[in-house]
Amino acid sequence: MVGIDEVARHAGVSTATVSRALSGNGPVSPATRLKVEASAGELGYVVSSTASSLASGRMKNIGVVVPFLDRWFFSSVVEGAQRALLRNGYDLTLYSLTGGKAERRSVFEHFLLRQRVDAVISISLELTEGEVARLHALEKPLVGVGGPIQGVRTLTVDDVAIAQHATEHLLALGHTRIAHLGGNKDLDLDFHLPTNRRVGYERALEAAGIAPDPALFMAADFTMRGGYQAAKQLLGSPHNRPTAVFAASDEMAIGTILAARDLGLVVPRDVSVVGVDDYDLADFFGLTTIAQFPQGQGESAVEILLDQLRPGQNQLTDLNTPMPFELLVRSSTARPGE
Amino acid sequence: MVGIDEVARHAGVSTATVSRALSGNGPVSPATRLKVEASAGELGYVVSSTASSLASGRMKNIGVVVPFLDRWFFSSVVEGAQRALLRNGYDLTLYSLTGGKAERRSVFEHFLLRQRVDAVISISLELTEGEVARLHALEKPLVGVGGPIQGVRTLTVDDVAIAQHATEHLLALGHTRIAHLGGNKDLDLDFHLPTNRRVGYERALEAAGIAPDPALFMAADFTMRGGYQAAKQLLGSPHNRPTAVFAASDEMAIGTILAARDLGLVVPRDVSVVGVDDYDLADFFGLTTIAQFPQGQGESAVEILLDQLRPGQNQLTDLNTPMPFELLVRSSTARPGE
DNA sequence: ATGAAAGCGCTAACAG
DNA sequence: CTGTTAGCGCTTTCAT
Repeated sequence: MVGIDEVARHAGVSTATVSRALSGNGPVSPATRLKVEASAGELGYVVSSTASSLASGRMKNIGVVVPFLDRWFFSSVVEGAQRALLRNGYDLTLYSLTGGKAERRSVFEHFLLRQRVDAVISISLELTEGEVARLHALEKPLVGVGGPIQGVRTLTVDDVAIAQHATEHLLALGHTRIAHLGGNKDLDLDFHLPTNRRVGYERALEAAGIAPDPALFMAADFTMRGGYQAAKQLLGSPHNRPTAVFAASDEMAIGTILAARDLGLVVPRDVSVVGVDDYDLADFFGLTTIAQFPQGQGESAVEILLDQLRPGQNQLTDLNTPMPFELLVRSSTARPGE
Repeated sequence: MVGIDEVARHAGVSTATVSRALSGNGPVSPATRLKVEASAGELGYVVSSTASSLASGRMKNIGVVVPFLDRWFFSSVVEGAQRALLRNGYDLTLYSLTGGKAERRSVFEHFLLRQRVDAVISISLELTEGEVARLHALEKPLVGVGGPIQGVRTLTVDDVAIAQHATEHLLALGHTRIAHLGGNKDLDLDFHLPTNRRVGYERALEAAGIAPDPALFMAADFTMRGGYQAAKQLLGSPHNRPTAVFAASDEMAIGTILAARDLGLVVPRDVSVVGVDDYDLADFFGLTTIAQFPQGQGESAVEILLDQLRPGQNQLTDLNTPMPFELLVRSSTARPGE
C-alpha cells in the first residue's frame, strides 16, 4: 500500500501539501496540484480512509436505517440515496432492522455510535425519543424519510393530500359509492399512514357532500393478498356494491383488481380502482395511482444531509420538506358504468 | 465522547487492558474483564472504529456490490448478508451499480480501495479480470454470489439442475408438450443463467425420450410483462398448445398465469406452470416453483467470508459452494387435463 | 495477567 | 502558497 509520504517524496513536496492538493482543503498552487495529482495517479495512491477520518473527524460515510430491505419502496429509497452519495464521494452503510427489537437496540446503541458515520438517514421509522437523543448527543445530523419525528428534519409526502387527490379523481369521474381499503392500527412502522390516508379520503368525500359510509371501509395489511381478500368481501355482494375503490397501497389495489376479475367484474367498467405508490407492477396492471418517487426521496434526503454537513450554513428552514406526488391515470379508472 | 483512557481510569487499569478486555484479543483475568465491562457500560463507552481500524488494520466492515437493489432477489441477498454481519459486529457498506459504467469504475477504482472494507461480496456480477486483480492486489478476500468467477470463491445454485428438476416435475405429472420461457442473450448480468436453465430443460426432456421442440421455446426478459406477452403467443393458438410451461423466473411464470386466464384457460387444468425463485408473490398466485433462498445465500456468503478473515485457517476447499434449492408444489401444476 | 510506549497514516494548526 | 509538527484514539509489541 503506497502512503502519502511516498507521494510527497515523488512529487517533491511535503505530505501536508499532498493532503491539501488531493482533498481540496486549503490553498495549493495549480502547478503543484497537478504535480501531486500526477504522482498520486502514477503510484496508484488512494487515501486511507481510516487514517484520514481519525485525523479529520470526517468519515465520508452515511448510515441508512430501514425497517426492511426486501420491499420495493425501501430498497428504492436506499438505491436513490446510494447514487447521490456515490456522486459525492460518500459511502453508505446500511442497517436493516428486520431482526426485531434486539437488532434495533444493537444498531442504535452500538453500531451507530462508533464514529463511523457522519450522519444518519432513517427511513419510515418512528424513532423513539431515546434513539433521537442518542443520535443528537453525537452531534450527528439526522434526517427522517417517511414521517414526522419530534425535533428531526424530515422529508414526507402529505398522505392526507395524496388520499384526497386519489378520491377526488374518482369523484370527478362521477363516482359516489367509493370504498376505501386502508390499514389496521398495527402497521405502526408507518407514522399513522393508514389513518392519514383515511382522513384524506373522508375529507374529499365530505367536500363533495357525501357522508363516508363505514360499510365501505375495510382494513387490510397493505399486501396484495390482503387487498384481494378484503376486496372479495367488499365487492362480493351485488347489492350496494361500490363503483370505485381507493386502496391505500398499489399492492392492495392490484389485489382488488384480481379479486374483481375473479368475481366476474370488469375493471374499470364495473369498478374503478386507484392505488398509491406507482409500485413496480402498477403499470403492468394498468393501475391508476398516485406516484411517489422513492428514489427521489432518497436523493433528496442525501442532498439535505450533505448541505447540513457543509460548515457555516445552518439555515434553519422548516423542519419538514414536503415531497412531490403525482396522479397517474391509467386504465383502471373510468366513469361509472363505462 | 468518552474515550478509552477515561474507562481505564474509571476501572483502575491501563488502556491496554481495556482494549484487551473489550475486544477479546489477548489475555485478561475474568475479574478485570468484568470490571472493565462495567465501567464501559456505565460511561457509555463505544470504541471509535476509525482509531481502532487505523491501529489494528481491521475495519469490521464488508463491502457488498449489487447490480440493482430494487429487485427482490438482490435486496433479499443483501438483507441476509446484513443480518449475518450485524450478528458478528460487522458493518455492511453497500454499492449498487445502477448508474452504469462510470459508476462501476468509480466503485472499483476508488471506493473499494480506500481501506474501508475487510472484504467484498459481489452479487450476480460477472467481474472483469481487471476488477478481480485490483481486489486481489489489496489482499482482500472476495466472494461472489450467483455465478462462477475466474479464481474467486463463489456460491451458486446449479441452474442446470434447477431447470431439470422443474421440468422433471412436469414430466412426472405426465406432460409431454412442455414449453420453456427463457431469456435472451443480453441478460448478461447473470452468468449465462438463461442458457443454463434452457440446457437443464432440454436435458430433462431428452432423458425422457422427448425431443425439444424449438416452437415451444420463447425468449423474454424475466419480467411479468415479458412473460405475459410471450405466454400470450405460446398459448394463443389452440392447435399444438403446450400443456405445461416452465418459466425461468417466477415473474414470467406469473405473467404466464395471467395470460392464460386472459385467454380463457384454467390453470392448472388447461396448462400447468412452474417458475423459479419463490418470489414474493409466488405463494399468492399459487405458483409451483423451485425456491432459492436469497437471504440464506447472503448469510452463507458472510459465513464464508468471515471464516476466511479468521487467521490461520486457509482451508483450500472447493472454490465453489453449491447453494440449496427446493421444489415447492402449489396449485399451478397438475396432471394434464385435470 | 498487566502496563508503558511506540506507532497506525493522515490532517490541521502554526510558522514562515 | 508551502513545510513542520503535534496529535486523532486506539492496538500491540515488549517488558514486567
